[in-house]
Amino acid sequence: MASDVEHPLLPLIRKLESLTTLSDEERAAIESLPVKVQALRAQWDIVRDGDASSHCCLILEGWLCRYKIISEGKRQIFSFHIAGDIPDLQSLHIPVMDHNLATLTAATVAFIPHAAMHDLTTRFPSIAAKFWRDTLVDAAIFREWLVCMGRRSAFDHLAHLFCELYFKQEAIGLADDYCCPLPITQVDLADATGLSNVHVNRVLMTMRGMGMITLRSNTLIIKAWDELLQAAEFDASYLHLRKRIAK
Amino acid sequence: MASDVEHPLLPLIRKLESLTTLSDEERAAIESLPVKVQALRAQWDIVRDGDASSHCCLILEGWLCRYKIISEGKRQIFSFHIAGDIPDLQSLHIPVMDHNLATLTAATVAFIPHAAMHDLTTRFPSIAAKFWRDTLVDAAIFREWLVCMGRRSAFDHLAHLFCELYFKQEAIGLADDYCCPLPITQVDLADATGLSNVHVNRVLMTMRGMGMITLRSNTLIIKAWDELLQAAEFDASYLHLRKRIAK
DNA sequence: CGCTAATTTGACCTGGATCAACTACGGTGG
DNA sequence: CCACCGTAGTTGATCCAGGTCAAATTAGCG
Repeated sequence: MASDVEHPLLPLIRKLESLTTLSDEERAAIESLPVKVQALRAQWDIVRDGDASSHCCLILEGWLCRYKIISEGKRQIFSFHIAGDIPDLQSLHIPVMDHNLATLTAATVAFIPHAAMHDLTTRFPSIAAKFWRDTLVDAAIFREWLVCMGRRSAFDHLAHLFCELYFKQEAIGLADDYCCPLPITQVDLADATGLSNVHVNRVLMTMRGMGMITLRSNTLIIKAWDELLQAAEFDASYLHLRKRIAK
Repeated sequence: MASDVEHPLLPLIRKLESLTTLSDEERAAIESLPVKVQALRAQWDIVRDGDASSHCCLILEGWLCRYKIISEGKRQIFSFHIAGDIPDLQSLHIPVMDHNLATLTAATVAFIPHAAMHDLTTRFPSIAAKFWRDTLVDAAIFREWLVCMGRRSAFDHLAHLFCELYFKQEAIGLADDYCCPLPITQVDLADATGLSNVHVNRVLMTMRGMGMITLRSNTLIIKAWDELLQAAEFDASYLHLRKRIAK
């Protein structure tokens, strides 16, 4: 596995370069951040609603999500995160968590002390701006999710989510050829889309029946890319990726 | 009207102080920002999806909202904004808009050139951090809206929205005694909650029937505060207001 | 091979959408 | 002061997307 030998901060660099450009000096500064690498099992809460966190969590491998639980077990997932993401970057300026961060799959993460991040962003305002921008893209994704929840059908919503997850992974080299990992359950999809797991299953069966997708053993294959994009009315600009992806 | 005589940047100072604290030096630096004050009529698009913006828009008076239009007139409102808010602060680092910003009521706004904002945040990293934090609170509100859309009933969702709008206004001194302005239509409420205007109306009628609220001539009166909070399962901590509000 | 979690299917139900009037109200002009 | 008009709010009737409950069936995994 490449991740065993590569520099733990490489996924972060790669992610930032998918959104923006980095100078050699900036890259070097980021690479010198102190990290504590840790392997985590699946379904593990990393930080919980109400916790005061003192580290940021950089994903090296695996999937994480942010979520909140409301009365009697109802769960809402806000976002899915993959290698290179720092899902709790906001804790740098809002240390008390107002939601949970957890692994969905087994994952490898690197913890970076807030102090080191503050020091880095103070010494390099340009890096601070890039991190800030990253949290703004995060918010842009929330807005798109709001559109999906408020004004799109279950079918279109799931189509949209699949497009988003494909693009996010493609941007860091994890997706290719209309095929990408999707290592999450239908219950996770339901909690992210605000649907019931039963209905998610029905929509997936319909998509399969239409020959639109294949979804087996944690792998999504998009067999009818144009139809999927069209159903979702997907416009990748909200992801604010640096490179325009021609598909 | 007080706003005719007071310094145009006072609402911003007041807003920031509801979230954080400002040193005298910081306050002075913010007050010296160049602004172009402008009066706008209601229902006016200030910046549109796709525009490249070169100014930030600070609200001095009135209500604004951010929204996106999807196929055939379906509209999703993401947020409501009041005096002191800079609803397009994100344009500082993501200049191409991925949504619209518009007035809901007649409003007075101050435009601040991006250049001046960049200059300010470079000279005062501490102010940059506070603005960054403000955009993070914005994202926290999006997350709460996602919970409302995904996992709450129409009744609870509207109850939650009323609590939020009351708290936001109270924090800057515009609400008091369970009574606050709500100068928006039921269609606006529908587009914010992902409901139909008809259903919003039915829920409001129910709330009135229960003696929970009064909503007349753009004024919301919360007659049963505890019940409203309870229905909404409202926990104000996601607003990250500096002062704990005891009610 | 056996256990558990995940997916799938069926039957039935309901919250909220849609469509179509109708009413109230804040201007505005005469 | 009133008649008129356009916007916003209200109500009824009907429909359907998606929820709920419960019971298989299948897939992974130790």
